[in-house]
Amino acid sequence: MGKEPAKTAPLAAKWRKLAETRCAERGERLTPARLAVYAEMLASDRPLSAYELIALLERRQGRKIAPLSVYRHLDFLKRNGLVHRLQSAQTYLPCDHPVHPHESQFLLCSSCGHVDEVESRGLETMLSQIADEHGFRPDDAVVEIKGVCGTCAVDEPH
Amino acid sequence: MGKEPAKTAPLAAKWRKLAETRCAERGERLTPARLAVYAEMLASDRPLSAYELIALLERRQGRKIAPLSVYRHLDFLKRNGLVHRLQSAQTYLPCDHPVHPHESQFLLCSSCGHVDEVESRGLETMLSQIADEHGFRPDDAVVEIKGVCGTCAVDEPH
DNA sequence: TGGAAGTACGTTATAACATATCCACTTTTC
DNA sequence: GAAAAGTGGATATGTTATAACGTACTTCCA
Repeated sequence: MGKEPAKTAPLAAKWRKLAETRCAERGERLTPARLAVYAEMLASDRPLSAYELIALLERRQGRKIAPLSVYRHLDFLKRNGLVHRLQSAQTYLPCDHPVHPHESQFLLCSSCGHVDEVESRGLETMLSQIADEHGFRPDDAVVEIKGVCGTCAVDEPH
Repeated sequence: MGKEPAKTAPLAAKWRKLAETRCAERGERLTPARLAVYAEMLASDRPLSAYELIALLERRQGRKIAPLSVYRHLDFLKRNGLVHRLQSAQTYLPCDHPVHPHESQFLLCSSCGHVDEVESRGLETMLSQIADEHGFRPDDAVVEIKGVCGTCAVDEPH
């Protein structure tokens, strides 16, 4: 009847495939521990702090997990373009644009906590331009817009 | 012969005046402790973490300062538009555009640590536009561009 | 096939960043 | 001058992230 308790959050084939493909392409090893962190993040509807993630993983796996392990896994997943870190909230979320590695911008709803990942080529161009005007060579840009999402704005109008 | 040791970092009249005016306008009290934090930040050529700031203030004043005090002062200064927090570095720096309160964007040099504060009306428009396209009502946007500044780029070309 | 090099990851400890709670003192306001 | 609001010190704690060290497991190649 009952199945063995799962050690990993349910993970849609789409995301598993993405992770496997991405890592294979880059010659990186997608271990069970790394996949478990990725699956746990995908199972959440909002960004998680590293320590929330630890608590969830500990609950699911029934054992203690050291912060450093989770940070290492997060670092791995970031390196391979599978997750992002929200700098202003110090939380982590899976990348929502699976096709290619990219710079992202985020819309963070302060009401429901949901985060929308968007990609604006126009914005990236403008950022380059601003950097250029200041003789600055950009590597990486953080763009995080805080506010209220459409759904929440209906309930609590301005 | 020597003067009494100063309890506050040297503070150019320009900045003192700005702080006084801004606080007076807003009915806020610019106390010596708050001014000392502001002066210490202005005396640095790069952003400081809260704890670096504590160490500098302790050294200058010859007494222990609790983290909470400094965080309160930073909060006060932020509230009144005199300092900014860099979200990606968790550091603080004085506002460099004294004329009016505003949204800012930052260019962070990973080589020398210097940060350039810029203000692009065009960028702000584009951010609003992106938010609008997603039915999102923005309150506040974080824009932090990491890279190498013009001065450092000369020494370590791409 | 066995040994070197690299990677993964567990364990313990600690560093770095930020806030809570409580209380004493000062300034403002009435 | 008493009440209320503001300021900030002291102590403790919470949260986020990394250091340092050791072990095991791959990979690869001689």
